[in-house]
Amino acid sequence: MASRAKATILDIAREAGVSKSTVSLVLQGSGLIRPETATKVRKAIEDVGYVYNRGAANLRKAHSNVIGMVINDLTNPFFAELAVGMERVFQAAGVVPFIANTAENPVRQEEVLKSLMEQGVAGLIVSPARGTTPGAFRRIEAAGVPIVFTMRRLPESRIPVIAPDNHRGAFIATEHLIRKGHCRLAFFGGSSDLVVYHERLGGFLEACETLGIPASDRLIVEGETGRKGGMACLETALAAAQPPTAALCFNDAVAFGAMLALRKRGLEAGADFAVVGFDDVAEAEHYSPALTSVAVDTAGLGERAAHVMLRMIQSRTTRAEDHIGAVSLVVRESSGPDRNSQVGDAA
Amino acid sequence: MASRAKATILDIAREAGVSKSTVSLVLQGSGLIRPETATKVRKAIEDVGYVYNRGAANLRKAHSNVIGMVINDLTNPFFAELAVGMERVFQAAGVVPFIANTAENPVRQEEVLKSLMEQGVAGLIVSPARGTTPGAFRRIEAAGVPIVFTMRRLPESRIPVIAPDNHRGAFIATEHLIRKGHCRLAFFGGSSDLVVYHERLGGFLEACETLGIPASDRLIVEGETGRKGGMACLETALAAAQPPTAALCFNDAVAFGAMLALRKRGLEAGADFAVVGFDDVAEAEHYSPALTSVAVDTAGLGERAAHVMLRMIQSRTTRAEDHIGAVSLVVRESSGPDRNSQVGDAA
DNA sequence: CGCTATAAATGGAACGTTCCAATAAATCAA
DNA sequence: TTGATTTATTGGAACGTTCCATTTATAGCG
Repeated sequence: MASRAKATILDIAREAGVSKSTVSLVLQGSGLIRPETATKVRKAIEDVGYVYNRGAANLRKAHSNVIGMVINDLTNPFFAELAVGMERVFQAAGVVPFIANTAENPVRQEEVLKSLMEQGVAGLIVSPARGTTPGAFRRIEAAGVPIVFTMRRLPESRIPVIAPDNHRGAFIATEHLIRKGHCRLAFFGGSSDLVVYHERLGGFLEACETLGIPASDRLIVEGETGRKGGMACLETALAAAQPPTAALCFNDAVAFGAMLALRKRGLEAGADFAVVGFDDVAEAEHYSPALTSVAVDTAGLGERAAHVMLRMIQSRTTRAEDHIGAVSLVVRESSGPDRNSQVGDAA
Repeated sequence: MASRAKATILDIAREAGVSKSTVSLVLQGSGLIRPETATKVRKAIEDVGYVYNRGAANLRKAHSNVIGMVINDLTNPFFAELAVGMERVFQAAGVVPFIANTAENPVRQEEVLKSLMEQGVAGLIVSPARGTTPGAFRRIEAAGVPIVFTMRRLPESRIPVIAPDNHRGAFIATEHLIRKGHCRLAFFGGSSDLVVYHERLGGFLEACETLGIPASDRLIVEGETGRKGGMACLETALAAAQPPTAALCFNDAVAFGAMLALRKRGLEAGADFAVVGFDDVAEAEHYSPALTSVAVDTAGLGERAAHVMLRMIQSRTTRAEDHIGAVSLVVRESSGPDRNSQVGDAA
């Protein structure tokens, strides 16, 4: 059944009674070939079960048609959505995105990048793993392969970044909580080795500053960025002498964790303690109580990143502008007013 | 900054004052070269910022080191977990898995497979998109590239499958519901174009048969396999003349949807209507109420699939045995006893 | 009819590796 | 010393494409 050796362009040429050059031309859809000849060749291709060898072609051609997407945590639905957005535009451009997962591991990331480079990718879209060293992309940059960062940026790097407006998102979310009457606020989860953390925390702090929440009434609890981290943060917060009545969480996963911990204590998010998330993953809407969260248009960011990448490839540059995506607050049930303040309002 | 043309093995040879063959040997870690020479070469490699061209190498070598993972829905956390399991074992074997998403679209799947083949993958692990035609993999099989299906199988195909024991999973879940006193049961979601559907539904029906639930007390509601589908199924079911009191759902997403619809009607899963899911995704445990579900050891199945793939590549065969993974029922809050029957029991 | 202009098809030299066969250098036995 | 053996290194021919420069066939025109 399986033909002995893989069929090549020469086998097709023989089969169709033409030269290899003609076959090559047909393969590329050149208009220089007489339609009948093209048909004949295409038939031969079908007959011998030929599969195009892109590796060989790339040896001559300048650029390949694959771009690599390097993602730090595929199990986070957030990144899956991002990937889906990118795929949409790449597909339309005839580019094939290969996704690789680094599982938040810089060593693994190094391997993955190396592999992708060896494969001759035309570009790289990456959400860098936590703990990536500043020099990790130097070689790739030197090789002239365009890179775009998504969602995360590296401390000192001139690689373009496509990310949501983290600062503003945190600001409006915090503002919302304060307007609801909360005056002892917490920021849950994340840690300072992530640039995103500083952006979001910065927005939180600026809102506090602007709207008159003194430093003594702010509680910052670092922690893991998953559910577990959120649970731990809540425990820590409630153990404080003057516990906060509301928290902005680093992301939705942390928020879910905090809500879970609340329920374990017999408390209800929204009624007893306000929780706001960040990212607005699909799940947020369906949670109970539904989670108030900062929406970042994930798929849109993915599309944007893909577009930027395509433009860089086309203009053979390694430079591009950052793109900061608009954010909006989606208010749901988890961010109720502060109980005491509510009473105060009513009085 | 970026070197003009890409450095090749010849540039290194010149730089190090040796021949290209020597460089090639060093690159492959051959023991035939004098350590000092190797060091010299490695330094040159570093100096010129060389990146290995695997495409060129594959032109001569028999096999590449990349295998493709073709997944039908990356946004389903279930598949992300599966991917993670596979990656673990591939990484250890020095094989690089590239993931591609088909978004449940057979046309997209076709393109993705073509691309992967052109890239010269050593093997393919695929969870076929719904509606895949039986002949979709014929060409790939003919080319002698090993394929393994995961989670889903195609109607008439001899390609090995790695999947959970769907029939048994559905059986024990149904048995559980019947033991809880339910005697009007429903099966929610999925449709008959999926082989998995028949397997799960089959288990459900066999349990009903065995444990004395007559056909008149079974309700089968086909539907989409996401939350939306689950909501619709529940509505349909409750509109029946003799509505069921419990449902086994095609998967957890459907179950979540059903629970959501229950809540919208002011009913509570577990207390008012029993819901059991399938797959036991991470979320099931954290839902409220926590979802009873059939656990399938997702990551384990991924690892198994990867192992089978590696063995096929090594022994250059395209044949392998199916592997049916053990399942177990994880009982949580969503599957309470039937109210009436509970009263009966107490009396 | 011969000549040019156009269209269609072709041969051959790359592209960056691997690997075999061959060479060169060093070591050893007698 | 000479030849045999081992150890390191090397040239060159593939591998399957693309694409430039040619060649060959077809048509157009006076």
